[in-house]
Amino acid sequence: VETRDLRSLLEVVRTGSFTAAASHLGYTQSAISQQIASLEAQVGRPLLHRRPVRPTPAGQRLAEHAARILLRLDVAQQELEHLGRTALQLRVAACPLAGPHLLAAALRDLRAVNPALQVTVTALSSPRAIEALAGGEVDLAMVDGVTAPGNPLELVEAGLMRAAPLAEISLVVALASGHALGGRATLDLETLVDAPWITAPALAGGAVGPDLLSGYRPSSSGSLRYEGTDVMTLLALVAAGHGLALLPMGACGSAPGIHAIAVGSPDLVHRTEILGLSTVSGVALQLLEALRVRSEL
Amino acid sequence: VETRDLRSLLEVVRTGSFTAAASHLGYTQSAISQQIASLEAQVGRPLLHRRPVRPTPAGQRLAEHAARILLRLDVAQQELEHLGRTALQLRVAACPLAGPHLLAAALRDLRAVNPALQVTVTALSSPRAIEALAGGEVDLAMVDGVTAPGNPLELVEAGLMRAAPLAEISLVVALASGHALGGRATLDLETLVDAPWITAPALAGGAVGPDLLSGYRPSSSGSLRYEGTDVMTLLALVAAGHGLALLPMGACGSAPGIHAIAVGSPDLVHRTEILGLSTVSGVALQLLEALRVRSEL
DNA sequence: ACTGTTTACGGAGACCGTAAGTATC
DNA sequence: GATACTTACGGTCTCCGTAAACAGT
Repeated sequence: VETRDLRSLLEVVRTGSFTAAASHLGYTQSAISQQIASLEAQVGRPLLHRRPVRPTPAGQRLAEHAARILLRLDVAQQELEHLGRTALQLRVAACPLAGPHLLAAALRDLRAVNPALQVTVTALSSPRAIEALAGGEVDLAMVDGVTAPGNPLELVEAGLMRAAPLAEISLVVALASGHALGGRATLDLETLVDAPWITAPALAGGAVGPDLLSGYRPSSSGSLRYEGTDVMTLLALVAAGHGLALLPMGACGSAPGIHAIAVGSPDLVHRTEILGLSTVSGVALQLLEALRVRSEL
Repeated sequence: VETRDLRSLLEVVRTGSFTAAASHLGYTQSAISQQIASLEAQVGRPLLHRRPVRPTPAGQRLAEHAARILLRLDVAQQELEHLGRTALQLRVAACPLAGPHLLAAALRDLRAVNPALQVTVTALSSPRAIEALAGGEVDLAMVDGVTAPGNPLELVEAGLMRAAPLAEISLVVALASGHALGGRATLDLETLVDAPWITAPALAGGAVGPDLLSGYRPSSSGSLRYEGTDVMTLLALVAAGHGLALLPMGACGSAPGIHAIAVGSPDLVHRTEILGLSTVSGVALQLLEALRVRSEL
């Protein structure tokens, strides 16, 4: 089994089409067809249903492994490319909820020392930030998610990248002021499973463990999905009564029409981590250190 | 970059020889040479020093990634092979410190229900148990290691295998009775960094995180290394005054000449987990459940 | 001089593209 | 009948083995 075949399988599963996968990868659809056929011969069972193109259970599982394998391969190649290089440029991916003040302060320190440094900050959701890191588009990525206190995010495989915790902030439920639940001092998420949540996968949704996700972020009826990355927009949706949102304390600020209530149980926090390639060097390393010093975690 | 090249690189790094790697993989050494040359051309830098054959920093890093990639590939293939198969046979790998009474009791339940079941138990160190699982030699693996309470072992990549915690047992330092430290009620590992530890990598050594490993299990002067898997032998070495050993409470039993002292700080435990392929089925699943019920974790 | 890696070269085979075939909507 | 995947077939190029050259020990 070679990586080329895995890449093709993954692309077919993602797009649901041999033709689309072929054009994305620069092959003809005939080549893709042959590669999939070869893979199926090697593992001795069908991997895809045709017409429509959907993965079989075996195909789904293999595609999941393939995604991890190819991600690691990309990371390995990025690491080798940047090995021992001293950067004059720093590209950071940050998700909107990932403690912007922390990043801003650390960057200020860094630019004071090294004024010539070219800095680029990009707003990306956590999953996309990891892909950007693996693709060499950024040097560092700030990622966030919800976990139990003290537990790392379940975002990347152990050892794939270097991760350092930056902050843990307790959670609040944001709801429209005047909401029936507005009087409570704390709220338990268990009682809100069937509430009309606004799911915002680009805002910390990607890092929630599958068990948490299924328990506390149901895609149940009546829920609204916000795919943007702007917190203000999300708050406006909440204020307008479209539903509840789970946010780190402080993200609501003094937004109008919003009331924030602390989460009582379960004991979860919004955690921010910074990720870099394991061979991170130069300026990226300095920023990592600066953030680590500030974070006190 | 294809998996064939990665496999060759890894084997060359492991054996330190093109010739040996070739014979292990069923190639001629010429083929290996060409594959390595191709890889070096692709990444644009040398991966190996020749004569003697040792990895460059880049080669070392790539080999580490390759090991993970190939392990995952093996696991994926095993999963597909066993998908939907109901086993009449159960092969379990267990490390000596991984709660043998738990396994024994669970197996007794299982054989009571299914007397025809063919059971094989193999004693393997945790890293070898994982390889055996990936190679299809066993269906389940009990693994152990030292972590902070409540934290999973850092043995495998997230999502590679299904892991369930079985037990967490506090640690003791085993020393020869009559040892100068024998009077203490508890011991702090920080004060014992330079003590003559007996390192036993096959007995829970593999699962200790690198940071713990470097802090509390130094390969400093005077230390002794036991590569076997038999606890009694290790205890005999301790009793004979060859050094200290870090063990889960209870492993010493009433061994003669041994005195066990609880570890005061840091707050670490000996943790046992059970691993299976993510698609584990049939009898293996039953045993998993039986163990999970008993473990109360 | 011997052991072990690199280079040269040739053949077998993998792999992809073109194009025709086939099944499903 | 159109769209989308499969199969057939041929050319190219990769890849490995044999064998000779080469470099350390």
